[in-house]
Amino acid sequence: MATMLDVSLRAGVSKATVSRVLNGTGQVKESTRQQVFKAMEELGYRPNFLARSLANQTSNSIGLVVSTFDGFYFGRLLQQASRQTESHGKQLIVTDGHDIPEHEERAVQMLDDRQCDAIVLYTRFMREKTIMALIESIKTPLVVINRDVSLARDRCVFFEQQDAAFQAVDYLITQGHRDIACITVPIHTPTGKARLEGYRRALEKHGIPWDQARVKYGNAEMSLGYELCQALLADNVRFSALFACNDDMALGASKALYQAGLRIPQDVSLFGFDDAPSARWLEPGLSSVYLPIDNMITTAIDQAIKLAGGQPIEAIPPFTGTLVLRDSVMPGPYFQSSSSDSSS
Amino acid sequence: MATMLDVSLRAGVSKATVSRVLNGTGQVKESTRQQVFKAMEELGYRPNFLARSLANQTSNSIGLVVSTFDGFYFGRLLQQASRQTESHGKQLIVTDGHDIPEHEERAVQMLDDRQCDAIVLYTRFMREKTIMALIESIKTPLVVINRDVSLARDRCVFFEQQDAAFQAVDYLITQGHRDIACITVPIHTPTGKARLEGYRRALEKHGIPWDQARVKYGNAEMSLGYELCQALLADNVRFSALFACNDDMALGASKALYQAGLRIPQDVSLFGFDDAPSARWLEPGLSSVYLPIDNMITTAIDQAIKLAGGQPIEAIPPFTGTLVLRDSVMPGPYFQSSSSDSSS
DNA sequence: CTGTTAGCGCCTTCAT
DNA sequence: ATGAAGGCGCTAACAG
Repeated sequence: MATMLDVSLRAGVSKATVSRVLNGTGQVKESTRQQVFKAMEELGYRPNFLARSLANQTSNSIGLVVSTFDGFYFGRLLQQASRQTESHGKQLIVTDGHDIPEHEERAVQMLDDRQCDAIVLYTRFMREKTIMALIESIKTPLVVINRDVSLARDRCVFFEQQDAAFQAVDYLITQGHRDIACITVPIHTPTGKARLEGYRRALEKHGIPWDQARVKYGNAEMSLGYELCQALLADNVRFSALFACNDDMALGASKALYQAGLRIPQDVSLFGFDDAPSARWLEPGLSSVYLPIDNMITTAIDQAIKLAGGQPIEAIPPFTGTLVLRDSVMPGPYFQSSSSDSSS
Repeated sequence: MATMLDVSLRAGVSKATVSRVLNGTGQVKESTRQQVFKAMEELGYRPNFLARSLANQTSNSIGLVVSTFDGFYFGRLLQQASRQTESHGKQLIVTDGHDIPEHEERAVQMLDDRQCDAIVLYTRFMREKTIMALIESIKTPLVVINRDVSLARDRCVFFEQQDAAFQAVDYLITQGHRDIACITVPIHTPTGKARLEGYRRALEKHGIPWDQARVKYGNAEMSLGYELCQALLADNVRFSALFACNDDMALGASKALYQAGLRIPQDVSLFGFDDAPSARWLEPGLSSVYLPIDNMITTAIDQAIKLAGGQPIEAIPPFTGTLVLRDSVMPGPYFQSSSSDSSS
């Protein structure tokens, strides 16, 4: 591998000069400049990244650690993150935290060690305290995505999950459903809690009593959606609508419903969450809530880059979800064509 | 950030000694060893990764560039790659090639510059010639996944795509289907070509003439599966079975069939490819071909690590797909209960 | 066992 | 406009 010294010798100049033409810093006579370029060409010279980063104390890259690589959601996130980072002329380094806080923590540190200019962290289970400790223990600026850490509000980019869930269930209710079951995503995460809370608040708003039997605690996977829906059925709990806290589980649930001879939406209405790509192609099309994940990650990257550049930042307002209505919901038993809409 | 010098001063030893305890190399008296540890603790010392890599000429990490981050397929790939890499005590650095050969090429070079110990490349569109040139132009060993580059056979890890597709269509035929339509994935990729060729060969084996009207060229997306299936219907081509070259398009197609009032599998049988997680939860369950992607990437990483360690490697036999039969296929019009199976 | 010294490849004052 | 020299933080002989 040709080094800068090789180039300088070949071009008959000093390393300093080569460095100058390489970085476009300082003044270099056009003619010598050309010689240097020529020498670089001939030697197939490519600067050593590590050496450069070491000297500069920056690697011109931003790090991203996600809780997992799996699922359409993260695929989209990564893809957009990559684009956005590159549009800033930086490189994205991504790492899988395996959904384990300790692992995510190590991943962040490793990115810190690699001299990333900034780090973006997506975590589901890490505690706020740990996040704060992390922010303080590393030298690289950190922005947290999908979490609202109150002590570092301006480092956070997140969705209004609770409100989105609320909207979905509220919609179900205004469509005449009162017996609404719910299958949650992991309830030990802020996201899981928030979605369930949105469900609860919607019921509350309409004076529908909470029925513990109607909520089943899931983990986000299709298979669990299936099992929990079966459990609901086996328990004989009555519901005219089912709110699944993500589309994957909604799909699993739909299978259980089908096998029980229940039709969607005639017998039970189904509402998902995330608006997976498949939602619109299922039969019937799955109503779901869309989360502007692309916007969110783009914003997070921008924020990270500002931080990296030492620019002033301000808190990002939460992103909001929107309902995507398709065909998996039908007016329920309590539907009133022109309900006097008890708009609170 | 505390440096090694700080630690050495605090511990009253030299940098060399600190380096020794850090790497467990050479002999160090237990007592001084403890002092050094203590000093590191107190200073919250963390070795500078770049400096270390620069001195070592290795970053103890392996690079992976995928054609895109999107889709369940790559999610799974990345996840497994990450696990496997870490099980070898190395770090995985992944990069999105945006499905653009030039981009993928740059990504590989960038990983090369970063002193990765080895690089794994997943590309759909890059030409073999370019791949070969790349292998020769970089200093890091490269292993290619999902492609069979004959000039570098021992660097390749791939599936027997054609055979898998053949199996699927052959199965359809033995089930009594002769009018089988096909929706392809991008035909300019080896994968796309191979799957279509598998389809062709299966027809050929059974003496079914090729009918150009029955094959539609797709791009892998759900929406195109939908559109192409609609086109098939609009063109009035007759088919009792549809072979979609991936599950996403199969899903899109199923929507088109449904809207046309055609039932799966009663009116048309459907076969997918990839065995997406959703396949088994759809209604009816989608028959598909499973590709042992986890094994493949695991093997690729292992191969990469051997290469990195200068160990001898041998060519990896191609992986084979297996049919996963669910409920989307029914016996077709030519079905014979105990066909004299013209086993070739 | 431990310290000294010389790099790894590049950048950056400071002179000239 | 260019060169010399020192430094980024760590590793690796080579002496003691």
